[in-house]
Amino acid sequence: MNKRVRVRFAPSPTGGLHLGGVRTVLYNYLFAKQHKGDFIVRIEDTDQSRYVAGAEQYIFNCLNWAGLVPDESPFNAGAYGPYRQSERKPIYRKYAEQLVQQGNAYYAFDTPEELEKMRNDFKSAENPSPQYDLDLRKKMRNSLTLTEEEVRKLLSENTKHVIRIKIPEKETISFTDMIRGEVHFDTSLVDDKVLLKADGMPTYHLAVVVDDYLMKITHAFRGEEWLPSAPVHILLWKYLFGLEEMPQWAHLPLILGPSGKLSKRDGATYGFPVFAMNWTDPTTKELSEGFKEKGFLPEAFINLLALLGWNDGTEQEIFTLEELINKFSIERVHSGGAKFDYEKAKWFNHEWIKHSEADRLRSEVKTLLEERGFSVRDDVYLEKVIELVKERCIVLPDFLEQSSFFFKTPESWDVETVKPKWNIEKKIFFESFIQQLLLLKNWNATDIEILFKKLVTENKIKAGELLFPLRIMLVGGKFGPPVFNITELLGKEETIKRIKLASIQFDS
RNA sequence: GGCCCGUUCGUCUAAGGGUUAGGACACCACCCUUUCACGGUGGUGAUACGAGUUCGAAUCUCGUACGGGCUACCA
Repeated sequence: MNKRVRVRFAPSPTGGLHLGGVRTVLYNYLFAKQHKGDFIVRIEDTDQSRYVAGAEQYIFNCLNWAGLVPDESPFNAGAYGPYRQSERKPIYRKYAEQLVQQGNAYYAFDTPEELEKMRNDFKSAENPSPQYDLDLRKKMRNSLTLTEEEVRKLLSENTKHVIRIKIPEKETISFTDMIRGEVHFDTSLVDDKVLLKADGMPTYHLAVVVDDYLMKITHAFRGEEWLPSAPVHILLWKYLFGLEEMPQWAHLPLILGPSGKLSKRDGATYGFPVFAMNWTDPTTKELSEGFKEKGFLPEAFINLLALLGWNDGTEQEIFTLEELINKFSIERVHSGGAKFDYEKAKWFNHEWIKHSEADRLRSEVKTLLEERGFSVRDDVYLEKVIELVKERCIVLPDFLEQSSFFFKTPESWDVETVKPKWNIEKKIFFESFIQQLLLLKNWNATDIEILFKKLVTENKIKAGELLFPLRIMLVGGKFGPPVFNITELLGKEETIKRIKLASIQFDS
């Protein structure tokens, strides 16, 4: 049997796209591409009360930034669409009713209040959260306890009701997880999950099974938090479509924060991004900065995420998307959760910046500079600057501090550092240095340095005493790449101009 | 509480019965560098605990502890 690989990612437009979500997409994507299959995105908006307008587009923007574009647009119904669950409502009803007909599901007429009462009444120290299970369902109002006539009457009166799966009494459900191997569940401990809600929308449980079947999904990867509800999904496959048709499951380990499952709160508390891109909480209006806006390269973001729970068995840590597609293997994914380490994340980004060609970084850096009012006219010049400073930039905004002086003459200088040691000899030195520079034929770092060193020797002053002031003259402070490289890029005119301007400051 | 999953340096991890338990981040020291970085060399640092199987266990089995997840008409 040569099945075509189709994997799907199913984000819910109720919150931002966080680390765990992107990694799930990434593994889906890598697996699909590796097997020359399709990667599709299905949108889970079954809970209309938590639905956030615009979130779908946000998620898609994140995927686009990260380079993980689905093969079928989730917004236009293709052969297997629509992909938005709210647009598939009638489909779910049909299958839910089928389950009732087959005796695998039943109508339940309990109101939310009644359910709450039940949970309170049966709550005990040993059982803090009573389940709607094979014992309790006998005590509730549903098509199992009511007479056929009563049920018909309630239905004809349009009484609010849900459809629940009827979990079999004593059965062991087993399946093979691609990461964990055989997993077993005892049905006597699983509750009768709601499949179709009172508003006619499906729950995740029904939707995921029906959609995976109709969309011909062959492999389903999701977070480990779904493992406990896997038996419900297995049962639904068995009742509806047959186990042979069921996709292979892989439950991915969780990405942990400093304490437990990584949450939005962790980002705020510990000062690192948890979302791919900026996300504003719709209720609190609180903005969470994304990896993109923080200045991460998408290549680095993908790279660090891929390595959080997987490695290829070698000591290689830096991978391109292309390499990941070739080398990824679901069998090598860890079963244990991984704690996110922001320091290591920054290291990945630093590596990617260092190893990127200047023209790869050009437009990002240009935008950054222009946003701050620096005008960048010459792309060749900009690339030279990037090449010179990139190894000291960990995140993109670092380019601002490291390179802005290449585009604007400093307005102030670190006078305090220079002034105490500033004297007439030094003043004279720089005056003759300017004279020599004017005569210099080849304007490059090496020749300027030779000239400088020669002059230093002639004047019998220590080089260090002069190198430091020169740096501050050129950039304004104690930072930046090697001084003579700066002079080379700045050019003769600008270099001399800055030395003159700064000297005046030091004199006063 | 019940069920499920997990446990190798502080963190991410390698090692699939025999290794001085390897690498990376972080940290420390030194070298390079008359700034800051990059780079180089070295260092501190781990198999949760207890039994069992075995000539031999991080590795297989069981128990304990700890961590995490789930236990909604959320996903």
